[in-house]
Amino acid sequence: MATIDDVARHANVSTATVSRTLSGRGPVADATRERVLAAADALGYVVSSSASSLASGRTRNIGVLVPHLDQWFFSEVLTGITASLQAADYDTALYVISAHAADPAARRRVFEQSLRRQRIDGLVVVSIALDAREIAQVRALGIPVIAIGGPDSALPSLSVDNVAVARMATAHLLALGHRDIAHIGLSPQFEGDFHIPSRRRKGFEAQMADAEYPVGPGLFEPADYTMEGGARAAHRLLARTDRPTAIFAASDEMAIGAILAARERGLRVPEDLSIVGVDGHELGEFFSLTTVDQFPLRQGQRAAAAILAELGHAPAPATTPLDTHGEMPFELVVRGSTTSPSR
Amino acid sequence: MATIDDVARHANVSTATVSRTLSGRGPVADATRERVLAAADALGYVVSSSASSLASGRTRNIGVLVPHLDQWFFSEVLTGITASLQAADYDTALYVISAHAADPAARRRVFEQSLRRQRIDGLVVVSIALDAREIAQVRALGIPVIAIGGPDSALPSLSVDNVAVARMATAHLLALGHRDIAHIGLSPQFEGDFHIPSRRRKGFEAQMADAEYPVGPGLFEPADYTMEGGARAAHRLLARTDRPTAIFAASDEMAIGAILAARERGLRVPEDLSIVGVDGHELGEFFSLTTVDQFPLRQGQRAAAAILAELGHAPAPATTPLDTHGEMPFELVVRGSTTSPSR
DNA sequence: CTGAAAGCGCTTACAG
DNA sequence: CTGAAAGCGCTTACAG
Repeated sequence: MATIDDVARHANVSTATVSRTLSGRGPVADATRERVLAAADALGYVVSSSASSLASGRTRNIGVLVPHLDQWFFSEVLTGITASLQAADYDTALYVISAHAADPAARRRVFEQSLRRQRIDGLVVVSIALDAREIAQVRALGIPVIAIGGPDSALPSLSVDNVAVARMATAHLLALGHRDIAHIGLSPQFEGDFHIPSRRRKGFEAQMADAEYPVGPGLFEPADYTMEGGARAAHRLLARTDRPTAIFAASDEMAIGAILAARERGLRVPEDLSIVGVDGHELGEFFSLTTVDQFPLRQGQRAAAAILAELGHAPAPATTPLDTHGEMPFELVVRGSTTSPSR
Repeated sequence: MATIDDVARHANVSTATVSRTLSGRGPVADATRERVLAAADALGYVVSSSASSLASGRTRNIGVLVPHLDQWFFSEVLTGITASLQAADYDTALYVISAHAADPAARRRVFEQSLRRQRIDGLVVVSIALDAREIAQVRALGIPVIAIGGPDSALPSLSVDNVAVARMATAHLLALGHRDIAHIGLSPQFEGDFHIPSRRRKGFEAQMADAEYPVGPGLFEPADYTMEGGARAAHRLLARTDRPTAIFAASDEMAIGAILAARERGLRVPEDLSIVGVDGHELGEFFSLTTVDQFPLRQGQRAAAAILAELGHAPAPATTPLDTHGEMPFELVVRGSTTSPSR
């Protein structure tokens, strides 16, 4: 591989000038620039990231912490992040960290070792509730950090207002005339690792209370955010003699599971059962699912943009200062899975 | 951040000794080791990756090239890769590269710039058909490379035998007595970027030919590997007056789409229509889908292990030498979506 | 605008 | 087993 010395020799300049030309930092005469560029091109020179990082303190690499890869929301957010980073010529370092309970040692190693190797210039934490010690460790990194899925995170964050999201979904069902509305949310056992689900549940209950239809007992069913889990939870709800006329599921995947469960029981959606989800899942249209879209791709892009802005790149989006909690847009998308109750 | 000098001073040794102790390369007296470890621990020292990489030529970072993140197979493979890498204390550099047609410039930049910055020690290419130039560029990197999804790749690869996979699925349907079997595969427009689908189609046709039931015209329907696409393709097939009694879909997601399409049309699965997929999708059980499981998680783990072995780590799995094409296991999982034809 | 030179923080022959 | 020292390939004040 050609080094900067090769290019310098080839172009008859010092390595300092090559560096200035290629990085765009510092003045270079036009004629010189041309020569350097030509030389670099001829030799197929690409700067060595470790040498550059060591000398400059910048890695052009951003870390991303995700809890899973196999849920649509995460893959979508991650896609948004990498796309934006790639466009800015930054690389992505992917860290999949397990839940606290699953493999504590592995999780600890990420915070104590991996992230501390000065391999990254910034960090995006996707939908993971860090504990106090982890937050301190992340802060001690001294790099820009943004969490997706706050805002009760102690870190700067970007998130939809999950209480408002849940209120919106619930209000939609209430406006249609539903009273017996059930909610499928996350099992409490996972609450330590994720804070979003409990906020959605809170919003649901608040909206119901506001409408003076307090949630009846047994109208919350825990699930694991999968289609299958959503289906199981829906089966439990629909087996009740006083089954609800509507279900608000905290994710589209669970909502789709609920649709399938209803069909399996011979119930028509939406005539016999209305269902709303949250996310804006790509399968939403296929299942004709009413949902609150939260544009996860854009969340990823915004998070990346915020980090890049903090690092001095790109037009700093004035709306996403890293010292506060950015609110992301969401939107009710009414499709065919909701209507007025028939009884 | 503490540097190696701090540790050396603290432990009263040279930086060389600290380096040897922490890297495990070279002899260190037990007493010395203890002191160094204690000092490193006390100072919270973690080696700087760029300094270490520059000096050693090793990055402890592996690149992964994927075409998408939003398909179950890819997220599963990627999960397997990162898990294995993390366990070996390696980081993952994620590169999502678009199809040739989508954004040629972005794709080119990955091969010409990103991958050439000496940021990675090895590379895993997941299910992407590289063109001749890209293969040359990847080879020129001079690092271990393995492709998942060969074996017609010009790179060392790891893959199930996709012809055999398709034969197995088809043979299962034939053995049940089906003759009118349709296949849902990939639209030819994507063939340049992926080679697996055409091999599955080939296997299907070969098996049918062997059984002397050559595939009828119109019994191939192209789709895009999504549930929705699978459903649309199935609708086209099932609208025919001489509709097939069985469908072999080249992926579980498409197969699930086909199941849903059949249900929508009032057809019972499997009584009126048998369906087989490929993958081993997590939703397979939920939909009671018969499939050929190809254990994508394991494929990812194996690919990572192969790279690590090449880099001198871990028990080199004798079965996956990087100079050849590793065959991965697959297995027919019979569930409730297949049975004998009723007519 | 350009270059000489120090320095980034490690690793690794080499010598002892 | 250990240390002194060169060197990895850049970047960046500093001086001119």
